[in-house]
Amino acid sequence: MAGSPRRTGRPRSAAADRAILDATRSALVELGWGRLTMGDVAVRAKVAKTTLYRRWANKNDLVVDAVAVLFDNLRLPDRGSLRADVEGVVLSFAELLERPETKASLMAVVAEATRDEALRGRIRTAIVDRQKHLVVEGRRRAQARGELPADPPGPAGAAEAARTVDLVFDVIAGAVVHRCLVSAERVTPGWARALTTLLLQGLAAPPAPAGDRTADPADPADPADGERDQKPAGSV
Amino acid sequence: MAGSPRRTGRPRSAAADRAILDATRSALVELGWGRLTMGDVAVRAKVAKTTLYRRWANKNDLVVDAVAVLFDNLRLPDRGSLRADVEGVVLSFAELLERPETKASLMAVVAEATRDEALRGRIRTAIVDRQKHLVVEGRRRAQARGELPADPPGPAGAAEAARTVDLVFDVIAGAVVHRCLVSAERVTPGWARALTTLLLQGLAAPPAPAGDRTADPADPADPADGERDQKPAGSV
Amino acid sequence: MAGSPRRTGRPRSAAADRAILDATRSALVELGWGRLTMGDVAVRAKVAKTTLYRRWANKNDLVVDAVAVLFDNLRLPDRGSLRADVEGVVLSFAELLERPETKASLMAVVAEATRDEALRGRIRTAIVDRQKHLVVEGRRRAQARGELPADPPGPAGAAEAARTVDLVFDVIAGAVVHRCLVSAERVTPGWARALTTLLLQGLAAPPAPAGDRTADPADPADPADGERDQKPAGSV
Amino acid sequence: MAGSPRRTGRPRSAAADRAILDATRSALVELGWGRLTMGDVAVRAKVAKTTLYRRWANKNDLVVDAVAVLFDNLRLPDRGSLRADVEGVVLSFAELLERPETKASLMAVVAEATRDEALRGRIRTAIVDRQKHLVVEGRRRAQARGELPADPPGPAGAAEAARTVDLVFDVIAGAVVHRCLVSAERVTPGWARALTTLLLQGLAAPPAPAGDRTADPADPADPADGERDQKPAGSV
DNA sequence: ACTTAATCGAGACGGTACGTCCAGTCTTGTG
DNA sequence: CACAAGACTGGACGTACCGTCTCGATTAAGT
Repeated sequence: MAGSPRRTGRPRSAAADRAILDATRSALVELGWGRLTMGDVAVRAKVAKTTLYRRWANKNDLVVDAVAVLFDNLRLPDRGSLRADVEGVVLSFAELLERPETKASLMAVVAEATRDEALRGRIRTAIVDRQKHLVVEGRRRAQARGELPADPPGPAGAAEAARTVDLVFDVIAGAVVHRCLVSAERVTPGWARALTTLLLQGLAAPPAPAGDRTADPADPADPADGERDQKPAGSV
Repeated sequence: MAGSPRRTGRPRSAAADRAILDATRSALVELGWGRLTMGDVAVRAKVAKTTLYRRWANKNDLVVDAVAVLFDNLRLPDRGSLRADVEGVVLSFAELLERPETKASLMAVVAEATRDEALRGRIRTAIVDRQKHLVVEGRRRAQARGELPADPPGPAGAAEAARTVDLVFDVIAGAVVHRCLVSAERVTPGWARALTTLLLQGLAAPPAPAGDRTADPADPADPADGERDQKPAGSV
Repeated sequence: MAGSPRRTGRPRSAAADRAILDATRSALVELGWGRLTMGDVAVRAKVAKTTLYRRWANKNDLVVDAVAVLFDNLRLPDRGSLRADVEGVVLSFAELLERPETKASLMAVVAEATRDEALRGRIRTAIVDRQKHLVVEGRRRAQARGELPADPPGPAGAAEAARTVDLVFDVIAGAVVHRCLVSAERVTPGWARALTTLLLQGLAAPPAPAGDRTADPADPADPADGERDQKPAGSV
Repeated sequence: MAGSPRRTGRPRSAAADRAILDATRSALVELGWGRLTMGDVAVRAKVAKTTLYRRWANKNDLVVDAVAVLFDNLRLPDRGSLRADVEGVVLSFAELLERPETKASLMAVVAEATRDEALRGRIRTAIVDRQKHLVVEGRRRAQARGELPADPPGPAGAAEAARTVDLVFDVIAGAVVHRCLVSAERVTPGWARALTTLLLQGLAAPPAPAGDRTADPADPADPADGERDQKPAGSV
């Protein structure tokens, strides 16, 4: 099992780690990703630049680590209903994105990642998977409450469940990110409610008149339409 | 009126403008935003660096301009039905986002914009508004087809229409961007269809208010709720 | 004889010429050679940069011309005796060198000339020859007064006269320039008198070879000495 | 006391210093002051441009330092007589001035100094004082040999000695510099001998009616005056 | 009066160097 | 060994000037 990879010599200072990450975040808030410099972080952390590079291979890695912890705060307290859970997660995600350090760095990291496979991996594990887990958790909980039907059995069912999770994740996270960072508008409780409504209603199981490739729910001529909406089917 | 803004002196070369923007895009593809340098662009465009700086104040401005035209290609051909139009725009937007120059630059520009009000303005007019127009257009067309109800009359109706457009825009664009750039997965026709279904169904008029077991937490009994910025569903 | 090289078309503005040279000198005073820019001169002269380059090929040529006229003011009024003439020229040359535009430019032009044969030529005709003429003139005048013996006849005599003129010129001009610009000290009347004394006495025919108490190191016993390009004293 | 001015961190490379100064001198020879660029010097010295700017604030300071050491080679070996010493120093100074690096830079530095008090100081200590010391030394030696009278006692004597040194210095250095750089002609042994003769003879104590503060030979009341002029002596 | 041709102001253009800044590495001495 | 300090390479940044080049708009001088 390898054991500790290094045992002799002076151990690394844990205080330094914290100071560096704090300094990185505060620099991020004040300067943004582009203006943030390693030298400045070192000064803020009262640490030599060498110490930074001894722990992180480069600026990207440091900043990603510094940012990742922000996403640790994403929790999904049980608010009692699926709708409350979704609205809650939308609002708390928006709140996170509106913090200047997140705003300044998330897109920058993503941009950097378009050229850097390793960085893409870090983002996936540190951010994406962590968020996606919330969707999985929320769905599981709604199924337990009976708000959503259980997953169909078998590998096909699991695959579809995964697809649904991915879609929901991209819709929620995408809409929130887009509104905050691209459209540059606030996420109000009203907007969160509207998004949630759209989502829950959109996920309701279609009546699926057989033969329709994926059913066009907008077809006003379809008499089954009314029924399908009754069927509270939806799934997340 | 107005008159030509500049009349004396040697006029700027239009050919240089084109060469510079082309060079910028090709450099963007090969190098990405971070590695792109002004000097390199100048060499590619066979132009002096001075000439770049005479037209654009800095790298950001140049790249935004170079990228913005990519969004000109977003069109909304009438595909005959709302569903087809939505699916079409999702796919063509995804196709745009998967082109390396777009991928490399969109997020970087957005990131930069978090610190730069002027840049935010440029993005809004050059990219966001241009895309949002598609939503407006598609909605108008669907109303003409009778697929969607007409806007309620009066300023209140217009405001709600605007809110709906914003929401739909953030959901579509956000989901596509998030899947392409953050989740880093392909937008397949199947995914586009699923997203479209979710969207259309989500926007359909809410089902009969009674007997819905999928919990509408927007308690219809709550009078305050009905009043505020509610009413998201049932219109595009 | 060529005739006027150009007759048709709009003639050049003489006012522009004056304005440019004046502007150059004032820029020289304020900025010095190194900081002076063509663009700035053009602005000061309220003239387009093109107009400068239509008249002078480059910065050097312009500045040399602008500076050269300063040396026009060197005159040699007949002060009645050789000594008075020499002191007068020393003082008036010093006065010229202490004017800021001269100070700022003379050495710069000379420095530039070390790499530029054409510039060296311009300096020679515009400055050096003009000054040297003063020495020739003063000498001629002193000869007329009987203060100096006439030139020996024949080409050998003329050559020696030329050598003496050159030496005297380098001593006077060199000493004044060096004191003003390198030693950076003022040329006072006392200093001028001391220099003149040294010069006149130095050029006097060597005293009786015997009994000189301050050692004449030009050992008359040295045969080699008498032969070569000797004979420096006693004539100008 | 003071202690070492700098103790922590990696010490500056002495090798780099040498390489930079050598590179500067060789660039000076090939390109001259005006064409010399910091980037080129850095390349020649195989050093980053940053390293140049860490040691010298700008081009001027670097070149002055690089040039100053050239003047270290000015020595005054005892050649046995005042005349030999003077001739020797004239020739060796001329030799120095005719080296391309000196020629290219001395005047440029002086020119620059007209605008820059600090640079003037550097020139004084690095060049002027060093040369002036030679005059002092030569004079002292000649006094020891009995070729020149000892300094008059008291502060007045010292002041006069200083004035004489300054004058002699300006005459020698000025004449040599002027001939080399302004007149742009060679300093031949013959010219050196002629200059020396002029100087020694010029400095010989005037027939001097005693009691003259510095022997003003121009005193028209001085009966000796008439004679001196008769003596077909001096001339310009 | 009408042509003609060079001038003029304005400012864009290609180049080149400047002096600054940062990333990431290396080299000291101290704990 | 870790660490602080800071020098080091390499390379881009954005600015400033030079000397050239287009423009359109004036001017004389010659017809």
